[in-house]
Order: sequence, then C-alpha cells, then structure tokens
Amino acid sequence: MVERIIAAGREVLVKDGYDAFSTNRVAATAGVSPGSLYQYFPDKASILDIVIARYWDEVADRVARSLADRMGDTGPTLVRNTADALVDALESDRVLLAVVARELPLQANGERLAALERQVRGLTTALLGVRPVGMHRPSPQVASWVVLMAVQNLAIRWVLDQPDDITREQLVEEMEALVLGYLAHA
Amino acid sequence: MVERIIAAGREVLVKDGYDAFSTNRVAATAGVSPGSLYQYFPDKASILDIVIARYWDEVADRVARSLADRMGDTGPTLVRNTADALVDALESDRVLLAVVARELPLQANGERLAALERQVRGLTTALLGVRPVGMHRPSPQVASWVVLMAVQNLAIRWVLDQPDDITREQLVEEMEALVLGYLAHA
Amino acid sequence: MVERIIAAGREVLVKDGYDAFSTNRVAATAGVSPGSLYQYFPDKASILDIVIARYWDEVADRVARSLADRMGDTGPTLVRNTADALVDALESDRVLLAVVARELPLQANGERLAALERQVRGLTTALLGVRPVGMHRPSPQVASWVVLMAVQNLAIRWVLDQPDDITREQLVEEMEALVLGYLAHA
Amino acid sequence: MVERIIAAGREVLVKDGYDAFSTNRVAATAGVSPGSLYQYFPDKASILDIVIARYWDEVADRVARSLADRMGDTGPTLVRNTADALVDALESDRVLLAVVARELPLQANGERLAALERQVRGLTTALLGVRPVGMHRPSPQVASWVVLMAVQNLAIRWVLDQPDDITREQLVEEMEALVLGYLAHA
DNA sequence: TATGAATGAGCATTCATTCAT
DNA sequence: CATGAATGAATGCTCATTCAT
Repeated sequence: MVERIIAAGREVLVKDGYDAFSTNRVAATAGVSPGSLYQYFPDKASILDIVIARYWDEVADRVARSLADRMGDTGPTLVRNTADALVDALESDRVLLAVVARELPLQANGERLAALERQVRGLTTALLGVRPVGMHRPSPQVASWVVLMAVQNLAIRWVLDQPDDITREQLVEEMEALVLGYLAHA
Repeated sequence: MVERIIAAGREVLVKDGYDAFSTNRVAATAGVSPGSLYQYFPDKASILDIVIARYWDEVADRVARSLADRMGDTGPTLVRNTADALVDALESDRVLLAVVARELPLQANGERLAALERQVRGLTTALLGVRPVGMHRPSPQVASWVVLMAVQNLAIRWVLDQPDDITREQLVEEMEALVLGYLAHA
Repeated sequence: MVERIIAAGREVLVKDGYDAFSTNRVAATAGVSPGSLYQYFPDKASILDIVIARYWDEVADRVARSLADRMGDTGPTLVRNTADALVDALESDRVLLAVVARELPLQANGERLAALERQVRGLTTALLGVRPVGMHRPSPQVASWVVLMAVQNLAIRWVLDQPDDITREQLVEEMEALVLGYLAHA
Repeated sequence: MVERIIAAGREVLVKDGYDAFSTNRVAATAGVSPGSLYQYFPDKASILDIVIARYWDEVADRVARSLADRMGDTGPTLVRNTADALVDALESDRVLLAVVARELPLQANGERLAALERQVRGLTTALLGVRPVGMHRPSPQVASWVVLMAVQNLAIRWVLDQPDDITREQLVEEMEALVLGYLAHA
C-alpha cells in the first residue's frame, strides 16, 4: 500500500507535474481513498519526500552500479567514468529530473539529497585523502566539496537544458578537465 | 506605488517566506488595498517575477560594480576578483537568496536568471576567445558554460549552506584554482 | 445533501433574491461548508440551473396533475381547465416565480424552460392536428406556438403584476376567448 | 457628455453583452474617466436604465412612425399594420433586443417598459372603447391588456428565436387572427 | 483498516464607487 | 468639472486534512 502510494505519487509527478501533485490526485492514481494516505504518511509533504528520496537513491544506485562494473579504475579514468555514470543516471529519468529540479523548491529535496551529497563527499574525501599523483590541492575536505558542487551542477543543468552547442562527449571531457585541472592546480 | 508593492513583496519573501507570499499579505505589507495590486500587475505571479528579476539584477549590478573598481585585471587576478565579487553580491542579501534558491522552484526564477546567465556567458566567451596565456581548452563557447555552471553552484551553495570547514578565503582560493586549473588543462 | 443544497439555493432565491445567491450564502443556508457544494456541483451556475429546472418541472407537474383529474375534456372545457391549471401552478410559488422571471436573465432559465416549451408545443400540435371542431387555423405547428406564447405571457404577467382591474376569473375567461377565438378565426 | 456615456453604454451592451457592462468599460468606451460617470449618474444601474429606456422609446417611436404613415386605418388593417410595425421595430436592432431580453433581468427594464406598456394599453383601451364592429369582449380595459401581453410576447420571441417553421408573413397573419378572433369571440 | 464525505480557512481576483487633486 | 488612482468588501473556488462509519 505504501508502495502503491509512492508509485502513484511518482506517476503524478511525471505525468502531470508538481502543480497536479494533490493528495486527491495521488490517492485517485493509487486507487485508494484520500483518507488512506494518512494512515501511512503524516502529511502530503512526507509523501513527496519519499518519492524524491527514492529518486535520488535510484540515481545513487545507478552511479554505484555503473562504477562497480569498472572497479579498480584510478585517476583520470575514474573521474571520467564517474562523470559518465552520473550523466547516465540523470538521463535515465529526464522527465522526473525536470520536475524535481525545476518545479520543486530545492528545499523539497530536503534531507535525502543532503545525505546523498554527504555520502559522496565522504567517499571523495577518502579517495583524495591518499593524495593521488598530481594532486596539489591542500585539503581533501574542501576539494571534495568543490568537485561535488561543480560536477553536480554541470551534470544536472546539461541534462535539463540540453544545450545545443555541447555534446555529451564534450560534457564528459570537460568535466574530466575541470576536476583534473583543479586538483592539479598548484 | 509600483515600488511600494515590489518592496512589500520582497519584504514578505524575506520575513515570512514564499508560502506567505499571498496577494493579501503583500498588499497589507505595502499598506495598500488588494485591488491596487491589480492596477499595476496583471496577477500575483508577475509581482513575484519582478521581485526576483530585481534581485538578480541587483546581484549582477553588484558584481559589475565590484569589477569596475578593478578594471584592467587579467588572468588570475580577474578570476579571483570576479569570484570574490560574486560571493559578496550573494552574501549581501543572504535571506532573500535563501528564499529565492530554496523555497522557489527554479522555474520561478525564469527568464530573468536565464538572461543573466546568457549575458555572463557571452562576456566570458568573449574573454576566453582571445585565448589568454595558459588556456588550453579548445572551445570558448563550451568553456564559458562550464566555468559559469561550476562557479555559480559553488558560490550559491556556499552562501546557502555556510559549510563549517570552508572559509570564505578558501572558497575564493578554490574557485580560482578550479577555473584556472580547468582552463589550463591540456 | 444534494437535496439540502438545492433546497438552500431555492430558499436563498426566495428569501433574499438572486443578488444574494452566492456560494457562501447558499452553503451557510444549507448548514454546509462552501467546499461541500463542489462535491456535488461543478460550479455555482449549475446549482442555480438545478433550482430553476426543479421549479419549471414542478410547474409542469402541477399542470399535468391538474389536467389528469379532468381527463377527457375537449374543446372549450380543455382550454379553460388548462389555463386554470397553469395559473394555479404559477401562483403556487409566486415569490420564486417573481425571482425567476424578474431578477434572472431569461437565458438563465436556459435549456430547461426551452425543453418545457417544446414539450407543451408538441402536445398542443398533436391536439390541434386532429382539427377539432371550429378550428380554422391552417397550421397546427404554427397555431400551437402562437397559443403557447400568448398564454404563457398572459399567465406569467398576471401572476407577477396582479393587475387590479383583472380578476382571476376574468383572466381565465379571456384566455379561453383568446385561444378559441384565434383557432376559430377564418 | 451624458449622451456620450449613454451611447457608450449602448455600444458596450451591443458589442460585448451585459456581462461586460462594467463602469470601467463604459467609461473607457466613452473616452471618459470612471469618476466622470458619477457626475451625471448616481450609479451604474441608472446608466443602464437610461440606455434601456432609450431603446424602448426608440421602439415606440418606430411603431408610432410606421403607423403615422397609414393613419386612418381601422379594424383588421389597423391590427395587421400595428403588428407589422412592431415586428419591424424589434427587428431593427435585433442584437440589442437580444441583450435586453435575454441577458438582462426583466426588472432591469424597469419603469420605462412599464410606462410604455401603460401608454400602449391606454391607447388600445380607447380604441376598443368605441366598440368597433365585431367586438364582443365586454371590457376594453381587460381586452387591451390581453391583446398587449399576447402580441408583445409573440413579437419578441419570434424576433429572438427566429423559429424555422414560422415565416414573417405567417407571424403577422397569426397575430391578426389572434387579436381579431379574440375580440370577436362571444 | 479503509473509507470518502465533509470541512473551512484561505486564496486570487473583480469592480462599483469615492475623493484628493 | 474632470480625473483616475485607490479602495475594500465580496466573490467563486481549492485542497490538505479529519473522523464517523
């Protein structure tokens, strides 16, 4: 039932956008009465929260799975593969990403996106902590945040805006250059 | 009167957040009757539009003014100063930025933010078009977009989140490294 | 509940007139919240529509019932009895008739009154189609319309205006003369 | 100025219908400020009153002029010519008639239409008072009212509804039969 | 548990009217 | 006189939430 509601919420978001995300609509789509929603969720926001959390979890999973296939990469290859995996993951549900990133207030992405960011940052910090060859940034803590913020926006905005003058290959190429150039900068 | 309404709109946004941004509240804050709003604005959205447009224009102005004071800078200095100016500008009304960036859907920032981005990108493309020393990125078009997206998110997120482990100096330092390292990357 | 709302709508119309027929007033009179109106009616106009439709249906019913009691009448007697029944029916809720006929635009009576007219005209056309004794009008189609329009206005206006110089008996007498004289006219 | 406002009111009614008949719209159409309306009229209703009064006066004038051309007619010819003149008059501004009769509450036609009716009735009563040949109705008072109500509705509804199965010639023919048959009825 | 009818505070918007200039 | 900016009460309608069944 919880699953049905979440699936319905996602469906409404994808098919009709955030403005149509009303409790009545979600309930109807789930084939459930509006009252039943409140047996499983305290309020409308919490349904949205879960839908979004699931979405970001999926994105994280896809990235993780993509990378798992190529474990052992290091340096330039790792960077490029990660960038590639991220773009892949975001492109896999472009419609939902558009709703999540454009129609929803950032705050609705809430704690779960923050958690995801923290997790990625932790990982990156660890990776950079071993001071890979060519790294000149003094603080892994700081560098991981910088890399995360930069790559995140590049990937999201590219998928959202689909700029004419930047191909997917170029994007990944530039992301690699951005990260490697930055880390190598004295 | 138009000014009074816009100022009231901004005030409501800052003091009470986007959810409280109702026509009645804006009118009351402006010390004006609800009907008067509609002599100057076709609807509620258009009031919000102007408030947001004004905000981004202000940000653009501040950056421009900061840079005007240091005209003639080139290379590393220009990058650092621009980053500095941007962070300054965003910090000058942190509360409004928080509302605009966190409570409002990205799409509400609409055309005006897009215009600002286009303008900045145009400028950057031109700057990079002269191929400054140490630049190895092949396409100024692409490079300007990458730099814009990266720096934008870094600046906004830093101001929004105020991360404990990154000082303002570090932020600017890293922004410089990010841009210069990227452009210099082979 | 639908009934409660319709009854309340009628009550508001009768007690306070059409200008007071607001959704909030109807809801309050029904002892119901404004939102409940919209579970049963798509909008305010549709509530009014039903109230009016009910009214004309009631009028039609009363006329039909009155006539049923005297079935088998023909010629002069039928005419007089029908006229009598119509006036009776209209007088039975003079206040509502006044609102419906005076405060509402004719168009608000809409399709339902038109339907009622069509029905009565069809019946009359059939009756005249058998060419009762003394009928000289060539076309039953046309004659039925003429009779309908004439009698309708006579009845409604007499009930509305209650003219001093015309008693109820006279009215019916004259309606009979009008119809019979007309049909008999060479 | 008064004339300008009245003309504008009529224009709004004809071009945009009663729903668009707002003080702002009338003022704009008159090329006048909304405030100026209130120098010449106590409120919106009084502007409408005058527009409607003018309309019915015009109708009365047209009928009167038509009849003046054929003065001296008596009996059947007078009846037919009057009916003809009335239909003519109503057809001359069918659009305004439609607004006045369909979109406006009957009560908005107010005192002026009542006055017109009284006048016509007075005239008819006088005419019938001389007991023309073939008249068997006992009371001219009553007969004039009956004739007026019947003919009025026939003419208005025919112009409004333009029924397919009744030509203009038929209409006038039937009006004549209705009046003469009625008056002659024992 | 599940229902869904009922809620009611709240919203954006309109427009006849006023009054200081 | 004429203006037109300002008014503000009132409107139709929505939707997250509740609760008796």
